[in-house]
This record gives sequence, C-alpha cells and structure tokens, in this order.
Amino acid sequence: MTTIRDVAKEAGLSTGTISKALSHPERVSKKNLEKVEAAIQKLNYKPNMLAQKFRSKTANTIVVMVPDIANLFFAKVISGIESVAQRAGYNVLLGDTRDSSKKEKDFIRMVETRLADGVINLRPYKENDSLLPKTGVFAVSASSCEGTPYSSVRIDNAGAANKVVSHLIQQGHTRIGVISGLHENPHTRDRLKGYMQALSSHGIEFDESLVIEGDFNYWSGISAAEQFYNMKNCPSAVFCMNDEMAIAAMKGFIDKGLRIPQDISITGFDDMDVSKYVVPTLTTVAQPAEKIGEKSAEMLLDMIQGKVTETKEYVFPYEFIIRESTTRYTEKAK
Amino acid sequence: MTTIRDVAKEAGLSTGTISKALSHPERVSKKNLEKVEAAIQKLNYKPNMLAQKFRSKTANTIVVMVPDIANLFFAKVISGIESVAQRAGYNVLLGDTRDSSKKEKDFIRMVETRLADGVINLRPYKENDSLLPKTGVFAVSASSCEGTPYSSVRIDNAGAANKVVSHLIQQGHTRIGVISGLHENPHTRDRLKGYMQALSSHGIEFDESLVIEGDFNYWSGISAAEQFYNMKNCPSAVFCMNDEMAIAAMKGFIDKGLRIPQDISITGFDDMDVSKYVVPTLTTVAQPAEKIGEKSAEMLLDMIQGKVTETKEYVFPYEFIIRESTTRYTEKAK
DNA sequence: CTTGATAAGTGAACCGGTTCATTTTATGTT
DNA sequence: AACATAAAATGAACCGGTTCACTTATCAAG
Repeated sequence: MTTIRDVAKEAGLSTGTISKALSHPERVSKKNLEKVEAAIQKLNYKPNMLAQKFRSKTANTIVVMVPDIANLFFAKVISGIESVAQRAGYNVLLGDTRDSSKKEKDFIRMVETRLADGVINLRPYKENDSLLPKTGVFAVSASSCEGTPYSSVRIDNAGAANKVVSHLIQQGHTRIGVISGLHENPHTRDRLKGYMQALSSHGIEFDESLVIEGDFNYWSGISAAEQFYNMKNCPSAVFCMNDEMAIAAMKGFIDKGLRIPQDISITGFDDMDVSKYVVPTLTTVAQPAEKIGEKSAEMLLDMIQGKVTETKEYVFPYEFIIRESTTRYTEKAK
Repeated sequence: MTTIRDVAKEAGLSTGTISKALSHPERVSKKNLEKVEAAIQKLNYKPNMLAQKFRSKTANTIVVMVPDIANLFFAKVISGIESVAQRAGYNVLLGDTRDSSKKEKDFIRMVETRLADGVINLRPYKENDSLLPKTGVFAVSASSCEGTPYSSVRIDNAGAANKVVSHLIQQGHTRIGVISGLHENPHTRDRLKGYMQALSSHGIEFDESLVIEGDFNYWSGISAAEQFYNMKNCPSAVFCMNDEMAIAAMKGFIDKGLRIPQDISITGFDDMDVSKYVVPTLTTVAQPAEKIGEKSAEMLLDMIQGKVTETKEYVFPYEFIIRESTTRYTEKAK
C-alpha cells in the first residue's frame, strides 16, 4: 500500500505539502500541485480514509437505526436522509435493529466511539425504553410521537386520526371500528387518542369492543377483518392504523362477500405507493416520509456542526387523501 | 476522552495488558482482568473504534450498493445481507447509489481506501459499464444476470420467464403481450430471452409489436395496458417483467372495463408482498430475495477472509406461483 | 538593494489503539 | 532448593494520515 510518504518522496516534497495539496489545494503553488498530481497518478495513491478519520476525529458518517428495513415507509425516510447527508458529504450507515435493543446499543456505541458523528432513530420513542444516553450523542428521532425527549420530526398523528374519523362520521358512520397497532406502540397511542377525540366531539360514545389490536402487519389485518365480520353488529367503517392492515382488511372483507365501500368503508394510514394501485384505491393519510427524512438529517447535521444546541421538535403537516374505499353510510350494510 | 493509557494508569498496568484484556481476555490473569474491568468502569472508557480499525487494518464493514432503497425487493435482499453480516460481526454500510456512477465510485473508493472490506452490488452488471476495478476490491453481484464477470448470485431469469410464458401457452393463450423493463437492462434481456424460447418451443412466431417497453415502475405499467387495450387485436395474456408493472396493468385494464383473469390474464415477476394482497392475487415468480442476500454476504465474507479465491456464480431456484390473475384462454376476450 | 510582509514548504510530533521482542512472574519437576 | 518451562506483563515502536511551530521563498514598496 502506498502511503503519503511514498508520494512525498516521489514528488520530492514533504508529507505536509502533500496533505495540504489534497485538503487545501489553494494553499499550494501551482507548480507543486502538478508534481503532486503526477506522483499520485504514477503511484496510484489512495489516501487511507481510516487514518484520515482517526487523526481528524470526524467520521463524516451518520447512523440511521431502522426497526425494519423491509418497510416502505422507512425506506422513503431513509431516502430523504441519504440525499441530505450526501449533499453535506456525509455517509449514511444503515442499522437494521430489528427491534433488538442489543443491536441498537451497538449502533449507539458507534457514535460514542467516534465511528459516527450522530444517529437518527426511526423507532418511535417509548418512555423508559430509550437506550440513548442523555449526553454525548447527537440524536434525532424521525417519525416520532408526542413527548419525545430529544430532537424529533413527526406529523400530528392524533390530529390526522381525528381528521380521518371525523370524515367518516360526517359521512354518516357511527359505528367505526379500529384496527390498531400494538397497544404499547406510541403511534398507536397517539392515533387512538385522535380517534377518541373525534368520537367525543361528535357526541359518539367510545365502544372498546370496536378496537381490535393488530401489529401493523398484513395478517393481523386479515384476522381483524374476520373478527369484525363475525360481530353481531359489524361496524360500517373501519379506521386502520396503517395501509398494510387496511389493504389486508379490504381483502378480508371482500373474501367474505362484502363490497367496499358500499358495504363497509375502510381507511388507512401512511399512503404507501400500493394504496393507489389497490382496487378500490385506499382513503388514507399521507405522511411526507421523504421530507421527514430530509428534515431529520438537517437537524442532526446542524447539531453535529454546532449550529444548534437546544433540542427541537418539528411537526410536518399531513395530508388526508380521499379515494375510493370510503363512501356515505347507507342502511343496507351486511 | 479517556484513552487506553488512562485505563492502564488507573489499573496500574501497561497498555499492552489492557489491550489484550479487551481482545484476548483468556491470555490475562484473572486478578488483572478484574483490575482492568474496574478501571474501565470507573473511567467509563470506550475504546476508539477508529483507532482500532486504523491500526488493525480491518474495517469489519461491507458496503452494499443499492440503485434504489425504496424498492421492496432490494430491501429484502439487504435484510438477508444484514443478518449474515451481523452474525459474522460485520457492519453493513448502505449506499443508495440512485443509479449515479459518481456515487458508485465513492463507495468503491471506500473499499479501496480500507474503510470497508468489500462490496455487494445490487445493480445488475451491464457490459462496459462496470466501475469495479479488476483487482483489489472484493465484490459480489447480488440479483445479477447471466455473464457477470465477477462473483454473483442470481436466479435463472430466462428459465423463469420461459416457465411463465409456457404456462400461459398451455392455458391456450397464443397472443401473449410483454411489458418489459428498459431494453438495456440486463434483467430485461434475460427475461425476454426466456419469453422467446417459450414461444419458439411451442411453434409460436415472435411478434415484436407485442413487446412494450416499461421501466419497472408503476406508471409505465398503466401506460402499457392502455396501449394494449387500444390495439385492434389485444393479447389475451400479458407477461409483465415485475410485479409493480403487473399490478399497474391490472388496474389499467380493470379501469377499461376488462375483467381479470376472465378477459385477460396477467403475470408478474418478483412476488412482492403486495402481490398476494391485490385483487385478484397475482400469478408471479418468487425470487428468494432474502436468501440471495444471505448467500451474497456469505460469498463476500469468504472472499474477504481468504477462504475462497476464484470467482463463483450461485444460481438459486425460483418458484412459479399460480394465483388468481391467470386462467384458461376463452374466445370472449374484449 | 534592502526591508518587511506574506505565501509556501518543512518535518517532527501526534492521534489511540495494537503488536511483538523482551523481561518478569508463576508453575512444575526432581 | 535449583532449575526448566510456560504464562503473563511490559513498553517502545508502529500504523498513515494531519497539524503546527518554524524555516525559506516570493514579491511589492521604499
């Protein structure tokens, strides 16, 4: 492996000059710049980035912790992070934590040990379950929830849920089912809050039996749909806490012979690409995933570069998209 | 920042002993091991990984180059890579290249400069368009095509396409349309080859006008469906080169009033999760994405660790999955 | 042709681990 | 107790860049 000293010898200059030629070419004479260039070419010199980073103590890397990489929503957030990071000359180290706190610890350790400059967490913050130390680690929570104790970017989940459910109520629905995420998930909590707000502000009483717990994955949507179908009094509309479960629920109901939206209205959350492919297309809430990623990265870089010191919370607007899967309530259901 | 020398002083030992205690604890006496442990605790010492990697010259990191992170197929391959890498103690650095060769070069440079030990490329190899140097970089191509000149993992794309199209022919279809990827894409080439083989082995003449070029994305599927619909002699079945375009085409045809599969049969490729959600569910080819990722990582690690030197090609079996979107040919079409 | 100021270049020290030849200590044998 | 041998510990050198106090070259002004 050729080192900077080899180049120095070849060019007849000192290592300091070579180093400067590479990082601050404007501070080196044109004549010598050419010599350096020639020597580098001749020796096919590639600076050892590990040595560079080690000495200069900046990794130019940010870590992104993802609970599940095979999730389209996260993929889009990452895409946004990537684009901002790249522009700023930072690398993005992606950590698929698979909800394992051991892995999360490993990635946080990378920041503590200067392998990375900061971390963006895509797993929503849960009280008493944060592995992030209070100090010494620059961190941003993307797609977070209310009450995250460090810098975060999110949408108003409760408000969005409220909006969706209010729309269903205005369409005449009064028995509105919910397919939620896991109860302990912070997103579930926020969105359920919005659901209940919508009911109460329209004078509808909350019926606990209409909330079926899912886990944000496909099969839980299918199973929830079956449970609803078998109720003596099936709801006329179902608010699903993400698109995947909503699409599953539609399939579940269709297989039972119900028509959507004539017999039952369905709403989702996230606006995945699929949601506009599916037949019928899905009424849902669009989260600006890519922008959430971009903003998170910007916030983190500002912290790393010392431009910002206090913790901030950025709340993006969401978009409620009405498509074919919802319609006015009519008597005929089931 | 506390260094190993601080720990040595605190424990009353030499740096060498501390270092050994951390990497080969079995070679240090129990008594001193405890002293070291105590000193580390007391000083809250975190070894500087950059220094470690710099000195030991192994980054324990592999780079994965992805043309598009927001693509479910890639996400699954990555997931497989991650799991193998993690198990071997390697980190995975994800590079979203967005088909930009500049970015690809940057990531390859990371390997050349020892920031990473090897690279897995998820973009299929295209002749005269490879940025990988012939030597000095450990590389594996995942989800590759026939004729990749370095180690690779793939399925038999041509064979799978042949199988799909042969099935359609056996169901009585003779005019079979194709929605392809971009012509220059190697996957397009391989799959088209399979399509033509199926036709010729059943004595059906190839009709160029039945191949419509798409780009693997949703809208190109919609547009292709429209073009087929407007033909004087619309095909009775369409072979789509990925699921996304197949789902789009189904929607396109349905919107025109055609029924699937009664009026027109549709097949996809990839078996995305959505493909079993969609109504009707999609007949397609399943690629073992996760396994492709795992195998790629295993091959790369073997190369890095010097266990294997020659370049290898691993071809996974594919799975042809018949669902609801295809049926026997009947006269009534359109 | 000095002088002074600025630009360019030098090279040894440094970053914080790991490594290894060498010294010290522990263990076993007779 | 004396000696051989293995195990443990030592600490200086090293990795390949960057940094910075210092020297040398350059050039405009007097």
